[in-house]
Amino acid sequence: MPGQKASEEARRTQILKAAYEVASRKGLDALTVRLVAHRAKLSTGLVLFHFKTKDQLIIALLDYVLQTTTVLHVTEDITSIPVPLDRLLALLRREMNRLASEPRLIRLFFDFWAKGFTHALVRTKMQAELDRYREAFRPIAHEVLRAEPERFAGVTPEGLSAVAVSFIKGCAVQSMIDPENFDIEEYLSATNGLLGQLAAQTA
Amino acid sequence: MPGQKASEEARRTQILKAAYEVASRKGLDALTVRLVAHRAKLSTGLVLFHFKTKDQLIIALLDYVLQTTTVLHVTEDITSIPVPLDRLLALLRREMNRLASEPRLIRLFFDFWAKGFTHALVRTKMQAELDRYREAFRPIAHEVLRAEPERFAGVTPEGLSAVAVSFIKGCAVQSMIDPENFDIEEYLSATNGLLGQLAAQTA
DNA sequence: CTTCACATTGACCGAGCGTTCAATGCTACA
DNA sequence: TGTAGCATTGAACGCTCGGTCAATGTGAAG
Repeated sequence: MPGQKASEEARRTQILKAAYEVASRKGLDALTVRLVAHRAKLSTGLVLFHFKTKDQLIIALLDYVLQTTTVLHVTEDITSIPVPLDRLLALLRREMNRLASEPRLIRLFFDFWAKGFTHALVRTKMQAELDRYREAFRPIAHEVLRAEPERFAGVTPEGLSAVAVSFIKGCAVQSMIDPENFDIEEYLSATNGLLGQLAAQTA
Repeated sequence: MPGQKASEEARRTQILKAAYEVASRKGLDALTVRLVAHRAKLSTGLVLFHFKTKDQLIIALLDYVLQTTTVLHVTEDITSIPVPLDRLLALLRREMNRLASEPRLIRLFFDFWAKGFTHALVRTKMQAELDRYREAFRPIAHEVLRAEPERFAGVTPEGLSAVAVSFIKGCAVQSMIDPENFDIEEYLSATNGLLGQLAAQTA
């Protein structure tokens, strides 16, 4: 018996949520139209009625993931930190904590990352996301360098942002494969020791 | 007509090489017994005769990849560098260059990484590899800290090694998705600016 | 040369995949 | 109430996959 109708938008988000549940738990490879339909308690045909193709469903899922969860928010409690380097470190800490606390998200993120190798559109979108993320670090990086120009001689804002992002991604990778032995505080302590020294010496 | 015979060892490496070719180009998902057999110019049955299961083939491929290519070699031209921090930076530079120059390897590496989320044995092996890799950085990290203890107050050798590995993995991730815009020299310059300052101030 | 263990082949199987589509209900509107 | 249009269903199709297996050729031992 064909079920109730629903608005286009409602159905799409319902299906996308189901797709997210499946993909973030079982992996992108295990994402099946049937599995998504079952999770959403719909028929397989309906999923492909709203997303014409499995590929389009995956792209929509990627957009959903990027828009929902991977945006860097520089909140007020961070902008209010006076010393620029402390701001950067606080931002690093929060990002690492956020990623480590959402292993399913990281997992899905890297699944898409791997898929980007084969899938051109996915690659393009991931590149854009990476650029956005790096760009979000730029202002703070710029302030850090401006506060102590002689200490960071030869370091560009772009370079510092890129290093920060690399570091975060590296931590995410590590926490993804070994979430139990991954100690955020040890990382932050080491980073703090390395970067913090620079600030301490200026004061 | 059933073809020529060959020794067990020879056949296994022949198949493994074919598997590596397929997986590193098309991705682990695209790894098919038929594709591997075709690449090795053998029948599909023979692949499963030597590796009883596709899963066992994948595990063997993982071992092959790890043993062949992901070992950290601390060569003499690096150990001969007098200043410990310079040694560490030289090692970082060489590792980043090595990874960036073998995109197919990185790709396969991260494919396995993603698979480790689902596949327990893969995860275990990747964890062990990560530990080995980190451990290889420990001696140099220890020397760096020992050379300037007051500068690196609160930083442990383990922490410094972990940070170094995270940084490398982060760069690898970045270069994987965006190999064209990835500038190793900019990274090294930024890193050098950050870490190098510490050394410069001691001298 | 004969024999025999076994490496090798490729057709075959069942399962699961993405996708299609005729049939079927819902619902807004007349 | 009737009906037109569309959301919804699930069976069906064609395909590829991992895995099996009877048949066949090979090479070493006797």
